[in-house]
Amino acid sequence: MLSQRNTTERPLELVIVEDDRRQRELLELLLNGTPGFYCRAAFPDAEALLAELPGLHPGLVLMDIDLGSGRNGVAAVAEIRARRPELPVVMLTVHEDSDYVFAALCAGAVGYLVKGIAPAELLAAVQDAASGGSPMSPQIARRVVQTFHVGPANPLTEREKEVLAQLCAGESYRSIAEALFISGHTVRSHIKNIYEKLHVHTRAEAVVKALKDRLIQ
Amino acid sequence: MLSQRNTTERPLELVIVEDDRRQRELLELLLNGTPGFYCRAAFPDAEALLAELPGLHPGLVLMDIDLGSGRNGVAAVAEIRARRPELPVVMLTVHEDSDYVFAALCAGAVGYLVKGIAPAELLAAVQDAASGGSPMSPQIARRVVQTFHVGPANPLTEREKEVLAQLCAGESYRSIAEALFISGHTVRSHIKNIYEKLHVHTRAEAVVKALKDRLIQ
DNA sequence: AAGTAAATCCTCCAAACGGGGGATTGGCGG
DNA sequence: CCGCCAATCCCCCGTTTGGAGGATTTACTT
Repeated sequence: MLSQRNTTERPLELVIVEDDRRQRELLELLLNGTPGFYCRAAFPDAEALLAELPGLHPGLVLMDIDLGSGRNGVAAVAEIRARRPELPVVMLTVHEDSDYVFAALCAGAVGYLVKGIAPAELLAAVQDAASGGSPMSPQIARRVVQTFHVGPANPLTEREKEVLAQLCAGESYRSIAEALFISGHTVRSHIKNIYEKLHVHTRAEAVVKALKDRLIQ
Repeated sequence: MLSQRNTTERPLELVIVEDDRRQRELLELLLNGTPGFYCRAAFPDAEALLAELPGLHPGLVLMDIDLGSGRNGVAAVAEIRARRPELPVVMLTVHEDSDYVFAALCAGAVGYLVKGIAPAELLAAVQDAASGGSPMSPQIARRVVQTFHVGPANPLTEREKEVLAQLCAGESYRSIAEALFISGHTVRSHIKNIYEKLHVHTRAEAVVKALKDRLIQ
């Protein structure tokens, strides 16, 4: 969605990794039977792909690794990314739990689709990913977006936010005092108030809270 | 994409915010002319919507605020979210720069579309958002996903990562020593090595780097 | 077998941190 | 007008941190 199918230019060359033989062949059939797509190779596991990768120059990898080798799928993405940073990898799995999703995205996957997706939508998503997009199944996209949502109430005053920002920069009381043109005593007062409002007792906790809850900037 | 159009159930009721009168009316026409959608109200600015919100119960807000009131658009999303946490807001603007995009997402927008989107795709995206998805234009989605990508090389050893995690938790040398069953001296050694590898000199900087570069977990 | 890296332990010491108090000013709302 | 809160300043004092050094053991690599 949100991008046109390309049928006139050179077809999109891709490789797939799918452990189930039947599904692998179905995927291959789907891709090779659709103008604009060309499945160069299909592997049952990531190791096989990594072994053949030097001789391949696909435009995209469709990675479908089911339970059992869960950790492997993420590691494989990282490995592919280390060798071909520009090669987009799209996950297509049954894992819908957050941990796996975010682990895959952190490892470098550009898209994440859950199985059960309709063939036409799969093709559109693949095209999207190859064109610089990041196709995600709706629930996945929502969860990703939600990681950006910030708690509405930020109890800190403007001045306190300024001080907190300096804390995050690792500045000392003295540097902060100089930067904000106030005395070190005042800095301490602000920091004490910040700690109280955030329910923390150390700089490190305050920094973590500031970053996680996006209290600054 | 990735979701079906719903024409049989009750139509999706939405309100739109769009400062340009012509575009506002075109949007209204498009929505009201499509089975499954119903545009309850259209406002020229966010303030007007907020004033009427108590009497409205839309299933989605389509927010299209162009340049000039940039900050206002983000603030409006935050305000809507504060009053109706469950009401999804989809941005539809010309702003493609990262700052604005992430500010909107942080404020609580569930989707982000750039103008120029085809009508059919807009409708699909709206339906997607209402069904729990997070429609994003391809370039936007990619940028969002890239914020998860982690630098491939993490120079820290396993033990150092454990210590760093404790640092992020705000633990003292002593607590860390007890938690990891080592002496405080050893903890200090690890921390010194961590600081050197990360090129930082304080706890706070190390914590920021750990979170930003996803060095832990 | 030698070399390297990681993990463990140690001392000395100055600087920074954080908890407990308290005080003054200015502004804003009831 | 009075109270509250943010912002500013100050004290005492124990704890924690981090820089600069050095040492040992284990384990992996060459």
